Amino acid sequence: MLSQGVGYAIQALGHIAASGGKPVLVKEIAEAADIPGPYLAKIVHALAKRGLLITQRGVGGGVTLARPATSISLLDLCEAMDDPVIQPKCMLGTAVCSDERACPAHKFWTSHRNRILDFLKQTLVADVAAFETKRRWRISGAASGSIDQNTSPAPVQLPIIPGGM
Amino acid sequence: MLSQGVGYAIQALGHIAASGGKPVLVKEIAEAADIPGPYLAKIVHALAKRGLLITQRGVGGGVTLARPATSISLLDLCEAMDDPVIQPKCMLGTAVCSDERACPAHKFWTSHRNRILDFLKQTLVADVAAFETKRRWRISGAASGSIDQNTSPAPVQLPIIPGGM
DNA sequence: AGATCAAATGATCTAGAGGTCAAGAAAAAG
DNA sequence: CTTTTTCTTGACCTCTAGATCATTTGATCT
Repeated sequence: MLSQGVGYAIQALGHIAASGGKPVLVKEIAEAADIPGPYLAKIVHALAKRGLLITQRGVGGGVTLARPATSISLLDLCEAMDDPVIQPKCMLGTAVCSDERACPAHKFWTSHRNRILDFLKQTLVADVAAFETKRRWRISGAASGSIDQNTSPAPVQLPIIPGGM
Repeated sequence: MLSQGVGYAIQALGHIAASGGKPVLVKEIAEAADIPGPYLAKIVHALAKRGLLITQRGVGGGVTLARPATSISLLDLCEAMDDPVIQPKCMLGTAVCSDERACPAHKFWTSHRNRILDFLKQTLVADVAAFETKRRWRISGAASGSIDQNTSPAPVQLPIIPGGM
């Protein structure tokens, strides 16, 4: 699992990307995504410092993406927020665990870690935005405001590793 | 990643299983696996309450497995210690995420969770013990004490999903 | 019984994630 | 210049995992 903070960040950027370039208020994001407002403010600030978001104070201000939604991956967000998934650690927590001195889960775990990192690298904020837009349509019956997607071409289909549940 | 506590538990049970049925002192396990002793004592106690270990006080006492090492899976340990990996949660932390209303990572995540659970179910304490035994041999040059394996037949080979790193 | 060994138990500490609150500072509008 | 809007900043709170320590309880040996 990703940390809750990264989850919030992903939802927030998805929401911003789905709002078509106009600055979005932190408060608005928080309400839309059901995230505690003051906490989200800190996350937004952190992501702005890392160069992923642009914040603007005052009337007409808010938060916008610093780069196109198609160029920000979930992995970027994990890195920006120091999610533990970034650091390669032994699944069993053994002190010494490398290719040379592998624990019983080593091969399995490194393989799986790579799959997760691949997924995070391939999945973009634009994909989350597309999902978010789709969801809004489903809820409001194609009657909600401007949902034009200046940043996300059409990557609704996600890179999914088959294998089912 | 599994929680540190579960990692400790896995190493501890691996060590106990590799010690051939004789009661092992908590202190000895702690030193061998480099786990803080008092903390391990609590973990051992918890696992004893869950019926996975048998503890015995006094001279000649210590900890033994309550069941053969071939019948205890890593999943059993995760369940006994309430590891978060047990609870199905959305990778992105979205409030509503099910097969009907899936988040962008839903398919990927459910598939991967199942792989992890499969691995945990298939990997046994006996496998960890075999690894531990092998490691002891490598370190001490086939000169250490009794390493007979009353519980673990010979499953050194682990169920590994290919795909490499 | 008394000494000793080893687990059991309960109090306590620490660090970090998650979360709240209030005051501050920049930008825009009047 | 003042007000309003909105992000910024720092202090603080809560909860949990991880960890430590001292004391108690139970088992064994002499």
